[in-house]
Formats: sequence, C-alpha cells, structure tokens
Amino acid sequence: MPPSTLEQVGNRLLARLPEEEMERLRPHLEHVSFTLGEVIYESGGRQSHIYFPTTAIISLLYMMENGSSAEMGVAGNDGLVGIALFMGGDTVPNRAVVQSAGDALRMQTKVMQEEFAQGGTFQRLLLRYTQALMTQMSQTAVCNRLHTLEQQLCRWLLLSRDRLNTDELVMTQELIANMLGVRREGVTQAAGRLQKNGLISYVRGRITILDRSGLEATVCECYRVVKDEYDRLLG
Amino acid sequence: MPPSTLEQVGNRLLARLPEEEMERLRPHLEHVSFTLGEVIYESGGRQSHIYFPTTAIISLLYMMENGSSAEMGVAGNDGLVGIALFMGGDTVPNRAVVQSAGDALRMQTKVMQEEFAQGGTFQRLLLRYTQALMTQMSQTAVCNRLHTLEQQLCRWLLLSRDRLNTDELVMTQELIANMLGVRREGVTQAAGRLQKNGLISYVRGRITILDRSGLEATVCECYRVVKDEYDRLLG
DNA sequence: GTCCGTCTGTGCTGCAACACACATATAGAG
DNA sequence: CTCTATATGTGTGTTGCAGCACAGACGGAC
Repeated sequence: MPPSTLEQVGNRLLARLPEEEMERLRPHLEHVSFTLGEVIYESGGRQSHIYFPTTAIISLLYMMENGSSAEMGVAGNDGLVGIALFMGGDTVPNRAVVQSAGDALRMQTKVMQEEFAQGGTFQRLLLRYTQALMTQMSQTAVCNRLHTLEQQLCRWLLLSRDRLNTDELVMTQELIANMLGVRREGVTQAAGRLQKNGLISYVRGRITILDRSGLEATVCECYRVVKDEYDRLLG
Repeated sequence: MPPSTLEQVGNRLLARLPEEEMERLRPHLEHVSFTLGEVIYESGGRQSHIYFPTTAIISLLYMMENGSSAEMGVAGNDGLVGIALFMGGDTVPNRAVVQSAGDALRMQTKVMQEEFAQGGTFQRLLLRYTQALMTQMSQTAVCNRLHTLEQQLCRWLLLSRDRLNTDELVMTQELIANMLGVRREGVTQAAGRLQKNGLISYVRGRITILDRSGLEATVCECYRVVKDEYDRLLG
C-alpha cells in the first residue's frame, strides 16, 4: 500500500506529525485489520507493536477475578494502544479488546521507542495523548460513582460515535453491558428509554443514533469534560 | 536546611535518582508545608511548581458542577503532584487537595521541564510514576462500578496508610465521604461495621487502624492490583 | 418454509446506597 | 462548667440496579 493511502483513512495522532518525522516512521507502519471481539493484549501481556487505530475502536477493560468486567478507557483514530510501551512499564493490568471492527496501523515496539527517545513531536504527541487518556479514565471513575446507567450509556454512545464515521454501531446490548460493567437487562431498559425518546433506534446488534444533540442533552457533564480535554490536548 | 536533612524524610521517587541527577536538582528543591484541606491547584489551574510529597498526602478530586466530588487518585511520598507539567497539557480538569497535612519538596516548573527533557532517569521515573497513577485511576473506576462502599472504604484506608508512617489518620467521616463521592451516613455505617469487627477504631476525626491484615482481607482486589503495580513500576 | 441460536423484553425479589430528618456525643472555647 | 460547633448515630422511605427466571422476536442455516 502506497504511503498516501496509508494516511487517507488515517490516525489523527500520526496526521499531526511533521513530515520529517513521518518520513522516518512511514516505512515502519504496517496496516492491520481487527475483527469484533479480538483481544489485542491481555492483562500483564507484552506487546510486540504499538497500534494506531484508523477505523477500529479499542476498549481497555479490566477483568475481575470473578469474570465480570468494566471499561476504563477507549481508543480510536484519535489515539493509540500501547501506552505502557513508552511509559516504561511494558505492561498494564488490563485487556485491550476490539469494540468495533476496523483497521489500524502498527509499528514495532523497538522502532517506536527509538523515535520516542528522540524527544521530538512524536514524544510530545504521545505524552499529550496519554494525558487525555488519563482524563478519560478518571472521568470514567467519577461517572461510575455519580451518574445513572442511562447517562453512562449516552456517554458511551457518544464516545463511540466520535470515533466512527457512521451513526450505526454494530454492538449488542450484552457487549455494551460488559463494557459498562452492568447487567444486560439494565442496558435494555436504558436503551429502551432512549429509543422511546427518539434518540436512538436499534435492532438485534445494530444501534443507530438518530438525534445526537438529544443524546448530548441527556448525557452527564463527564462526556463534555473528556471531549474538551481531547480537543484541547490534541485538537 | 542542609541537603541531607531534605532527604531524610524523603520522597521515594527522588530517592531513586542517581546522585548525578540529584546533585543538579538539589539546589532547586524547596521545602513546603501543607495544612489539611489546602488546595494545591484548581481544576484547569496552572502550577508554578511540581510537588514531591514527603509526609503530606494529596488527593486528586473531580468537582461536579452540582458541588459533589469524587477522588480519582491520591499521591504521597511515592509520587508527585503536577503530572500535566511534563505531560504537556499544563493543566488537568481536577483539583488537588491536601488530604493529610504534612510536607513536600517543590521544584519550579521550568527547572523540572528542563531536567525532564534531558531524557535521563528523571524522565524515566516520572513516566513510570504516571503509569502507576493511571492504574490507580482506572482501578478506581472499576472499584466505583463494581464494589461496595465498605470495600472501597477499606481500599481508601489502606492506600492512605501506605502513604503515612502511622496507623492514626486525622480525617472525619464527612471528608472521607467527599473523597469517595458518597454520603457521610454511608461512611458512618461502613466504618461502624469495620469498628465492630475490630479492624479500626475512631473518635471524632481520628481513625486508628487496628488490624491491617483484617482490612486486607475485607478489601476488594483493586487495592492489591494498584499496590502491585506501584511496587512493580517504582519498587 | 422450519429450526435453532442469539438478541431483546419484562416481571419479580432483594439489596445497597440515597435523601432527608433529627438525635446524640464530643472537643474545645469561654 | 457550660455552651456551641462539629462529628457521629439512627430511622423511614425511595431509587437504581442486581440477580434470577423466562417469554418473545428476529435472523441465518438448512
């Protein structure tokens, strides 16, 4: 695949690199495709590559000892998967799962680390993204504590929508429940209310966002805090 | 204060710096004291200094628009306050409040940033600490979602204990409730159960940990996940 | 078409935490 | 010692979600 095509459906972090750095990295970027549910890394697992999603969305999930799970963050074409590889810890105690099938660009860990050590725009962007992700994680903590399932579902839908280029999400309520760390029935009820209010419609694993501004009116402040931070840090 | 005394009651991050880097930084470290409840920075506020607590404990709180709050992380003598200053974002959307009165060493932002840009052990330690803090934040999200108030209180007590050198915490239930983002009455009930079981005792703003291993038996896995990551990344 | 697996809807009961109201206990000021 | 502000204890009712059970509905395989 020629370089120009690589960046056509691109990753917004990489798109912000100056041409000089991009030229160095381009030969090391490799296109990969992910299917729904694929596990990119396990909790504590080492990664051979860092991933820059282009159309895929990746969830960072903590898996409880008893089997339940909860999402702590999500990465799309505005971010990357593999923070630990440049933060120095090598691994993190969570799992990365493909939440929405799609593509990513990947780079070998060693190449990435060498470029990171140069201290240029690449390092600066990766650190700023990491800070944005921290905001997302900490706001998730707040939201889990203080807000209703319905508000959290709105937040989740909007965060997903922002990382896709379509209003249709391929996603069952069961999977959403696993992400949010709640029961499937709870998602059914909350989604039912949103549908009744004309904000979304859904059938059997396909959710369509009908009224984005309606969702934004229903969601808690957490969504905007996270979005504003992403825009400020990476916009 | 002579340098040797500065490090006597020290900060464990700084203690891990090689002598060469420490020599460069020592002239720029300044001792400061914090009182309970003091606000180190406001949400979105710029900081002139980065802080390395020695005996103080600092909570990172998100303040909701409606006035309620929730803790997203905590920093003691194993960490620092001011992540955003080297991650590149300058500010974060939360507030840093003194949870336990005590001291810290501080360094001017500019000095810190110059040393960080050197890419040596200082940078490596700060990034590893940041990763540890991310684990703490994300585990807080999980814990808020999936665990009971009593378990979370245990987690909070243990995290505080680990950052003090005494079993007595000066802390009212009201303040703990603000940290955990729950009602004061809920804390009263959970603390009452812990006291009845002989794990803690408390009177009017003073909590004493009587049975640390009992707390560890009651707490959810979140505490150990965070502690193990801190040990692994910074130990 | 029919079948079967998957996805969604709904009706319980139960519990943890909330909101509000108010009672009691304690430390420190005077 | 008394007063007061602050800290903690308790009761009642409500809410949001969990846990469990099962009914219906849809879609692809055959």
